[in-house]
Amino acid sequence: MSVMKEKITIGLVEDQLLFRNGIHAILSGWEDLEVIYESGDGYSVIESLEKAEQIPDVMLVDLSLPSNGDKPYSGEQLTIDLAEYFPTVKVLILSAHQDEKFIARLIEIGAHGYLVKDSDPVEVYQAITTVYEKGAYINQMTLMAIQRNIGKRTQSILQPTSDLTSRELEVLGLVCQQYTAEEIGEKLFISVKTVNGHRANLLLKTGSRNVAGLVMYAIRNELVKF
Amino acid sequence: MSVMKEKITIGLVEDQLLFRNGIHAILSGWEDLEVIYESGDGYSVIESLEKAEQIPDVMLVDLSLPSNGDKPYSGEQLTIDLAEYFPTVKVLILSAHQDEKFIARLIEIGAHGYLVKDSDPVEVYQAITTVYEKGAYINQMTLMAIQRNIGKRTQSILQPTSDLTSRELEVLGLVCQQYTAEEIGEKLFISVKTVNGHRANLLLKTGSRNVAGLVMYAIRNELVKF
DNA sequence: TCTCAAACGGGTATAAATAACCATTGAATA
DNA sequence: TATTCAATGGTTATTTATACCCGTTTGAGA
Repeated sequence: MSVMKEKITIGLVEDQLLFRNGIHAILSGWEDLEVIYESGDGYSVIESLEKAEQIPDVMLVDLSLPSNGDKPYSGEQLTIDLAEYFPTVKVLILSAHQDEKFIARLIEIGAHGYLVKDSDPVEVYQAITTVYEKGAYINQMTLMAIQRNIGKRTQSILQPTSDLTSRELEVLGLVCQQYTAEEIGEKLFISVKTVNGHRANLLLKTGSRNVAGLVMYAIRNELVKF
Repeated sequence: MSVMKEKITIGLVEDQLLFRNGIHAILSGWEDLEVIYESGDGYSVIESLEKAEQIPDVMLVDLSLPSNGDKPYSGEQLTIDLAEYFPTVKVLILSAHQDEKFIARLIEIGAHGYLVKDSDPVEVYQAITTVYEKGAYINQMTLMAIQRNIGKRTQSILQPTSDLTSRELEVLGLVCQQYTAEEIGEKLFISVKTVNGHRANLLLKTGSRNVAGLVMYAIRNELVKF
């Protein structure tokens, strides 16, 4: 620890390369910030941080990380894992959404701040320095979200997809593509009965009433492209 | 027109402020580029460009612009309008999606190039210079999308929502919330038959086969929150 | 070895959605 | 005024989806 002012070290976890580079470029405009870690997905973050020489002071984490193949690893999950493995790291969530449930949930599981993606760069800077110095950055929006959701059981935005088997995911994808159970059976070379079996499990596991719910679930959890 | 090398002027249309600033910062790294116009939505672009002293050479347009209130103005619509009012302006689409239908459609209606948001900044630079010099930037992905969709009737990603009446939108919203036709009838104080009538019209207008299609349509067009 | 869950197949119902048609009202508009 | 169209309500059938029940096989793990 030298006497001179140290830079706040930043980690970026954001799938869109262009956006990530953009933030990087923006943050580089401040001399007291330094991006020392970047990742395009959440899978390897914990592992690579454990090997890293230096752990970032603040992690900017995109809430909607992509599902890489079958096992999605969301910003939510990463927040949980960071809180467990690197409790000293401050986590700032970046999200396109401004949903109160999202916000309250993320704060609850260990995020130290929540920023929407159309924030002003200056606010991002303030959030970073504040979260570094004070341990938390709670702006007006976040505070209200927390207040209004105190006592409410916040539920995971991304329910653990591990609940869904690979076959179920496959069926879910085809359901979203407007295929009927019979067509899905043909495509997967299984009986309609089996397809309906999977579908029934999907309804149960996702807590849906019908296909509409399944599609919404799939999209919320980014299991299908749209 | 002076003899010295002129800068390529850029316009940015992107709703997420942070992303927009990020691109701006990235592009500022090249001396031969200059961002001279920015907008967070598509509504006022044509109007404000008509008043502007200088028209950008290249416009970077986010495909998924937000629907401001009731009348959405998509990147697709902006592309069409730019082609009409400013035919000399080169339009580069920025999109989070890599869907071939999207790409083919955008090129068809006048876009000069298509970039996904996790492109490398260098590619963005190349796209800008190429589209400026050659009039088009077609990369591997775009080319394949075009080739595979030649002859196919490309359909608008965001069909004009005006196609849907307010009542139909109401029904669509409730369908997405997993209500059955009967429940929707109760909620809206109309007969199940009428609800089914609306639903049939919705299927027809959106070109869907079933509810799954309706939900996907609603989400694609940002008619429902998710 | 035993157990459990996943994937598979089937039967029998009912509920719901979808596909055809048809007709009336009222509001907007050419 | 005549026309159009959204919104309403209807009939009749068929197709799908959903909800119960029943089972077997297989592989992973305790």
